[in-house]
Amino acid sequence: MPASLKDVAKEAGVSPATVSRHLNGSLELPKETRERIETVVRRLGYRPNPHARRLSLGRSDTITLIVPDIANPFFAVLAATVERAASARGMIVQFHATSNLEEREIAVLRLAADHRSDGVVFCTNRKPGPDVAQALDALPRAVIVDEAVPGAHAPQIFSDNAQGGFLAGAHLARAGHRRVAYLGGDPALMSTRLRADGLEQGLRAASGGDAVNVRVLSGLHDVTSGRALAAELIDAEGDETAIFVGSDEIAIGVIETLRARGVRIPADMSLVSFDGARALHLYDPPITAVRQPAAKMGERAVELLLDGDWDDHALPDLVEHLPVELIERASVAAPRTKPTEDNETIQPDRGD
Amino acid sequence: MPASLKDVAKEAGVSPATVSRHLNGSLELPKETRERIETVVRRLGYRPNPHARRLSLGRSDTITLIVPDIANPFFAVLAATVERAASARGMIVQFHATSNLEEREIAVLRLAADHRSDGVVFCTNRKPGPDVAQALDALPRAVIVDEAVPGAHAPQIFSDNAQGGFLAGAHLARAGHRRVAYLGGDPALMSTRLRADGLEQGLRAASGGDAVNVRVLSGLHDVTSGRALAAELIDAEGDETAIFVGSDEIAIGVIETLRARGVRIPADMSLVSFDGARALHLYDPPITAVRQPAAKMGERAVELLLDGDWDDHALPDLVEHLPVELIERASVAAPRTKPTEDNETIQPDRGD
DNA sequence: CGGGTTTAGTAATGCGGTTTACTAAACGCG
DNA sequence: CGCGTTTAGTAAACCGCATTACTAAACCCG
Repeated sequence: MPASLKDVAKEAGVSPATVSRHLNGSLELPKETRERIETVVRRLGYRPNPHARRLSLGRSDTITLIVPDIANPFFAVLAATVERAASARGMIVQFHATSNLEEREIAVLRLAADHRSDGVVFCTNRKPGPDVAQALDALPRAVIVDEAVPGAHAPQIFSDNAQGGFLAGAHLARAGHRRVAYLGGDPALMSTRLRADGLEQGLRAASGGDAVNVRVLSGLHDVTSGRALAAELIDAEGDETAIFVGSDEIAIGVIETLRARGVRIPADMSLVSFDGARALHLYDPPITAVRQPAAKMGERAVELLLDGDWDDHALPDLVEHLPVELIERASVAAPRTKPTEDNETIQPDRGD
Repeated sequence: MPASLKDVAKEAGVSPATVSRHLNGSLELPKETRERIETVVRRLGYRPNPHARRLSLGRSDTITLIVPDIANPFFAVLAATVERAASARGMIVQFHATSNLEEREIAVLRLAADHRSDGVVFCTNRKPGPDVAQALDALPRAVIVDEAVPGAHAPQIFSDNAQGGFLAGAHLARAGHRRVAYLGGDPALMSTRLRADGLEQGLRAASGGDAVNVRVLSGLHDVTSGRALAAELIDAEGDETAIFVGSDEIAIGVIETLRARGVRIPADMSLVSFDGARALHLYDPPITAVRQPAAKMGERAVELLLDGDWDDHALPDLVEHLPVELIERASVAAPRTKPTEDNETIQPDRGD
């Protein structure tokens, strides 16, 4: 058994209260006593029991990170900075993956409450129902990151989705595209709406008055869904010349499917991704992307949680849109001039 | 304030002990009392305070995950399965990133001990000193994953590094390569030795008696180091025709540098990576890789931690090598046929 | 010298559970 | 009826720390 406060007290010939108060700096002690205590502490290798501390203090020196899936590089990067920022402030982070299950989102939010978590960073990919908002509101300190939770009263940190969409749209329009598909998450999601709208506005702004069109296809933010959406788009046989995807995960599925169907990027179809957490510059072709400031978002979240003025009544209304950046690479080119029926035949590429 | 056991007891007209014992199943109660308690529990929304529970029980229902960097996809994937496996068993996971700093490794191991963590999954990228081994040994339950910790007495789960090296070597040899560089981590690392040795054996085994050579260059397992190592290799002006890298992170740096220097993959230099956690199939060219079973490793670690027989004296000596898989893609081709100079056997220095 | 002020601590209580050992009452039965 | 056995709980002692309120002794000063 490790040494307890009582053990230290006994050895040092003082009361436990004295040791505790000294260690926590709430008691000024004469040098002699102080040194006696400290010697014993060292000799016994005393380390306070954090559970006792937490029980007594009613807080946990822990922050809770909730994400859909930590294997998703966007969240992995976010998690890395959350951990860094938290541990720099002496906080421990515990994390939960929800797999985008509402039930699980609620369960882990409750858990965070039970644990008197000193701060919760909540991310979801799904449109969360009112129960999630309620579970969030039950927490003393939570910040919502990446995707809005309607009805929740907590500060929110997003990347600038509208601007991201706009940048992508303008870039595509400048390359000559007028009809673009947006393959993203649930259409009820704030991010989906903002990006699709931004995309349309960007297209419009840079296409010199030409008619523009955005087709929105929705699924989940994962590779499987990316494959399905790309297939759906191709099968629809529309006249889109470019695809804007809502995440790197979807992009992967899209690239795979396009390749399998013999659709060349960017010759037959241009592509812009949203996230940029992966090494898209090494892809074939290098993928143009709107880069989300994942690291900044995590850092800012922890900053708000731990250094924010939570007595300030207005804090929960805070909404920040962190700037995104368009990284131009080779996956965007001018659209093919007028598709001819001949070229439309599908010729399978090498299998890979 | 949330309801406590005492509140429930009072409302239900029984003692706290009764409620506690009933809730934990250590007391059989007549239906009437039972229902009375349960009604109150529901009405008050009673949830046990985990800190009190932990203090009393001396355990935490928590497992601790320690990795160098969670943003590294290999560890992110591992973390994802650790979380899944842990939460499936009602455990919470808290994680720490060490940035490969020994000081921090030790600090977080101590923290895990303080927290009476029910199990620690420890990963490092560095050759850990004896203090790390000691801190690990102070834990009641820890498993070492991915990289050996000399001197530590805990079960260890690795991917089959030797086999991975062998597969890569044989594959390269079959493609015609005889001189290969291994760009990996610290040469003192178990993984480095096993992979480099395996590589050499694989080369030898599949090159029909030709002389083979492996040049080992060492750095860190990150992108920056990959760039530096590639530069070092090129500047050495050796006659290696292929590179085997110790991780996807290094691979990225290598690809970048090769590309910047005008060295084409695989025309001028073949490449095989080790990890396969990234979407290497989309790279230009698609990168052949030895895939580590990251997910399985995490799962197995938790399994051992939570379902292992820790009374078994032999458990800490367990070492498992999980099978790896060679994924052949397009980054390996026959070496350029160059003027065959026979001075290679004698001259240790540069060939040209 | 006596009373007020420091100095140097301490006793006791609470945080919210778990668990062991124990009891009071009811029940069974010879 | 008396005694052993269930039944249905309970009292009390932790777990290890934080903190509030308090005290005993020493010191200072007029």
